[in-house]
Amino acid sequence: MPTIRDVAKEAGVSVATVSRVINSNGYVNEDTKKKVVKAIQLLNYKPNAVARSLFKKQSMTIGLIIPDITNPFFPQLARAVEDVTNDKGYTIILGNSDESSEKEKEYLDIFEQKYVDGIILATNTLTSEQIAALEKPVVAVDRPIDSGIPTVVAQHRDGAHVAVKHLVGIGCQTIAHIRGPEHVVSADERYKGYLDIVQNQQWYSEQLVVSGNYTIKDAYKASLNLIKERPDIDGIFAGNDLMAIGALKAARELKKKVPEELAIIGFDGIDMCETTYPELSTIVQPVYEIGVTAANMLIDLIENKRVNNQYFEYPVQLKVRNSTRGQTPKNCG
Amino acid sequence: MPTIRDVAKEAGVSVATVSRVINSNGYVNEDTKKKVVKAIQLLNYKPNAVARSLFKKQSMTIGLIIPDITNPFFPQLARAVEDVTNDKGYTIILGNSDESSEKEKEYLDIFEQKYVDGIILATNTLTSEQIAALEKPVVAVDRPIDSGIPTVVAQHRDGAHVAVKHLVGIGCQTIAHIRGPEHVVSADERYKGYLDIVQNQQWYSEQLVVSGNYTIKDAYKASLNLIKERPDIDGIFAGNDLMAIGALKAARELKKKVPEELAIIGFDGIDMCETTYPELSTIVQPVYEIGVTAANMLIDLIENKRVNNQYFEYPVQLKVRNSTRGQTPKNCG
DNA sequence: ATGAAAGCGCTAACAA
DNA sequence: TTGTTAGCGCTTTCAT
Repeated sequence: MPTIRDVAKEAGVSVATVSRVINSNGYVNEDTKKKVVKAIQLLNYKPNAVARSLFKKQSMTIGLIIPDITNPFFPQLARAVEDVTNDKGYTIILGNSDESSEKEKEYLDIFEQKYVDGIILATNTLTSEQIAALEKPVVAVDRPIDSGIPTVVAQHRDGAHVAVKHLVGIGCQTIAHIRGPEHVVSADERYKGYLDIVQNQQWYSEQLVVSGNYTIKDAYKASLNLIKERPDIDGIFAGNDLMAIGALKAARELKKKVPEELAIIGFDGIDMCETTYPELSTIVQPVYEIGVTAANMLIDLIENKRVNNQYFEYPVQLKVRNSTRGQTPKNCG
Repeated sequence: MPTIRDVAKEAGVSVATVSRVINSNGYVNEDTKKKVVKAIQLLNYKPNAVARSLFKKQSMTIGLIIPDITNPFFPQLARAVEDVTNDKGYTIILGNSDESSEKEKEYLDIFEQKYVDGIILATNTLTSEQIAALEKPVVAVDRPIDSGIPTVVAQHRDGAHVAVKHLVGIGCQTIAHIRGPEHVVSADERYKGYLDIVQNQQWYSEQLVVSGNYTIKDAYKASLNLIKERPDIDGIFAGNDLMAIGALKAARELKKKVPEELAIIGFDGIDMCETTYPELSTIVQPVYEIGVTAANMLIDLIENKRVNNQYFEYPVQLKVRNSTRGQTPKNCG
């Protein structure tokens, strides 16, 4: 790989001049500029990003930490982040944390050492002190960390209200909740939202809430028990779509008709909802938009632009499909 | 952030000595070592990876280019790559190419400029010359590029044989194929595998092959037409699972019973197969393993270890589910 | 308008 | 065993 010196020699100018033209920076005569450009093309010169980073203390890369790219919610988010940052010349380093604060810390260290310019974080385990110590822009997505940190999330709690009210609206009398992992903010919020609506109903009991760990499998098992123990349940609000799918599976196995005997609704709006049978009603989060907003905000922060609003809470949307309504002859979905 | 000089000063030694202890490199007295370690801890010093990269011409990062992380096949792959590389101290830069050679080239340039140590590529559009020009280890996954390039793939063609034979085996008389995009090697191979089995059958006609672009939507539309025009079709081999899901949808809409009147089988083995109704039979690729193997190979290449076998072709596995067999009373799936 | 040179933080000869 | 120093490739003052 040719260096800036090679280009300078080839063009018969100094490295400073070459630097000026590649950065469109400072005065440089039209003719010399042409010479330099020609030399650059001749040698197929590309500036060394590492050397540049060392000097500038920035790398044009942003770090993205998510729990697990394998969880269907996150690829969309990652894609959004990549799309907008890439557009502005940034490149992204991806880290799966598995919700482990160890791993997260490791990544943060690496990000620091690599002069990453900013970080997007979907996590709970980090404290705001740790984040402040980074001295870099950070935006939290999906799960708020601390009011001091720029954040983009969905209205988890409100979404839960909508979901549960929808179940009530279609006539459910006993509504259970399969909740996500403890201490995961989104799961807690959705659970609270459920409680807001049901806890004063006389049919409500703590027995109606089980844990599904945000996974199909755990939710499947939990649902099996739940439905057996409380055959009167006629509605389930699952904390995410994967768990709703697990519940669907359990219902099928126990010959509970969905939605006639048991209505099920999820949360997130992942693609799988449209491929289950019956198709799954859900509360759709604007994942891609969340990612876009977070990425844009981060870049503004990095580039020291004014960021008026540092907290975005996106409304969610009820999407009714067949898991919460009778089959209509045509136009299903 | 403290630098190596700060540590040296704090410990009362030279930067070289500090360098020696952080790299466990060269002789250093136990006592001085202790002093240095202490200073490092005191200052919470972390070596600057950028400066190090500049000198060493390597960055401990590897580039991963895939078509689209949003396609459910790739998160698994990405996860595998991340898991093994991260374990060895590497970090990954993710790029979505959307099958565009433009974008791919941009990423390669960036990778070059950032001293990325090696690259894993799932692509078709790049030529082996472009890759050779990189002068870095590259391994191709999912889609072979050129026999000169280290490669890890699944047995696409063989898998297609298995799929089609399975359909024949359960009694299908007229088997259609929904193929993936032209010029995408995996799609071409699977198509060829289909042809291998059926082209000498008297019922075979080119009409039985339609394009589904590896997406649910396109496959859904294509299937709608296909089934209407050729109601005699009783088996569909889809080039991937997403397209099989599209076909499933079309079948349901046209009131074709799956599998009784129409058996459907996909390819890949993505999670969604288990959440459709009926559950989808498929040819399972060992995606995660493919990623692991590719990543290990890449690292060996980077570290100049001997790599005996540079071409891995993973066998695939028929997974029979209800989309190609009658419902059995219990133990379905 | 252009060039010389210092320095970003680190590593590795080479000296001592 | 330890220190001095050149240099990785670039940017940016400061001269000219």
